[in-house]
Amino acid sequence: MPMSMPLGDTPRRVTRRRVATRARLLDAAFTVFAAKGFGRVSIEEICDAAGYSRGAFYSNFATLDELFFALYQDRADVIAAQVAEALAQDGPGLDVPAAVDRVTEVLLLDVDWLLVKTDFLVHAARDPDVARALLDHRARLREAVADRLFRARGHTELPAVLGDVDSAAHAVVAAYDGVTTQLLLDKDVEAARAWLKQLLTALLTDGSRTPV
Amino acid sequence: MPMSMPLGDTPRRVTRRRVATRARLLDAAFTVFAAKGFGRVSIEEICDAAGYSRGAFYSNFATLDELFFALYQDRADVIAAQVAEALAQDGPGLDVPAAVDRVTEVLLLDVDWLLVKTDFLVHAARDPDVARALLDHRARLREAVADRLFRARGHTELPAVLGDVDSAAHAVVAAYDGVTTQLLLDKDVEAARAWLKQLLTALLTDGSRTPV
DNA sequence: TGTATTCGATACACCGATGTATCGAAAGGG
DNA sequence: CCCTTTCGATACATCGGTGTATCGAATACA
Repeated sequence: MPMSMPLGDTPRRVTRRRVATRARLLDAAFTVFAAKGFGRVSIEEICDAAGYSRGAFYSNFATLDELFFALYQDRADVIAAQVAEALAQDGPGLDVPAAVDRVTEVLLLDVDWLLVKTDFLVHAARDPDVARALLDHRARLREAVADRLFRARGHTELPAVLGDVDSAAHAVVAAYDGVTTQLLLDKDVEAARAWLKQLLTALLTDGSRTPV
Repeated sequence: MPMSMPLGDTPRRVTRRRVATRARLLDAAFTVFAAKGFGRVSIEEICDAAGYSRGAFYSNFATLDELFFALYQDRADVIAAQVAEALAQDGPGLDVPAAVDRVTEVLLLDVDWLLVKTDFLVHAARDPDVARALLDHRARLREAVADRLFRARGHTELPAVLGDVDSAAHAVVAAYDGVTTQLLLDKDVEAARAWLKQLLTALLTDGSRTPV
């Protein structure tokens, strides 16, 4: 059978070279997507940036969409792990300001990631399958936050307006998204961090407490 | 001089026909952008949807980007006016739940608009000039909210954590953006409205007050 | 109504990007 | 070390979209 690109079924031998090129293609894609936006990038640009020809691309992916999806999955996993780690620290009593600080550092670390993630959002908004992947990622983040808040119940009080721990976690993610939008426009990372800290503090601590 | 498309200088006569075609092109563009995303739309698709040929397009715009920009400006003005109107109602004493209800209805009315607006965000994130336009729109919304809160000072208390009226307005916009993101993924308008109301209430009323 | 001007349809030339087929080179198994 | 399998570079055919030039039709103004 002279089919030259058997992508449908897994090849029997899995080469070391293959995983390396795949990784380099994904890295290059991340850079190029961040710089120009998914909608304005050609397959060839990514291959050039990675130091390959288009043959390498078609040997590893069927379409640009497929590469984009794989790229998002990889990076989202890393972020989720980082957030979980940032929340795992200190004991059962939740030190809200400290935890907020750590999470904020992780979430607003890399503007390029926010750019790519927003491209992916736009993409997902028109494709239910892709949307599912993004919703999964958000759910993972939310659960990490909710778990942490749940462990802290009894030690630290939440404002009553938010209701349960789950709503509070939802609110944290929403605040993150809101600050992200502003950051993408003014590119002021430090301002965004300060602002996200303030927002999260306002959401997670009782309003009757005085700030600062 | 046989230049056939004098777009640089304003034509001496301004035809009625021209404004009609321009409007129809913008309307069609809105529909097509919402359905497929800015990055996946060709000039020809828009002309087809509007019932024109590409000649009409090039007679009115120089590039797709230019049309997109004009489209955003038009619609953003409408939204800003609607929000201002929703906030203008009832007297100096601010009825937070009622105002929140009205604003929420306006802001989360049209999912297509949210889709296009997010496309525009992604676009603006890579072009400072475009970003300025979007920041202007956001500033207009913020000011409308801040004005309203300012008029209500003394009558209604804000939670201390948010600080001044301006921070509170900032928080309102951030909450809007956050809820928008979720809505684009799950397409559940009613859930988004309920959730935005809850978030805004949590942000704008003192946490010591009990809800509902 | 006549006429100068503007508007938009059509046709054409032109990339740029895509996907496939082919083949030499690299890599792993024996 | 040989030989089989896989990987990725190159070449090719093709297609869709772009931008411009041209020209008839529509429109405003006198």
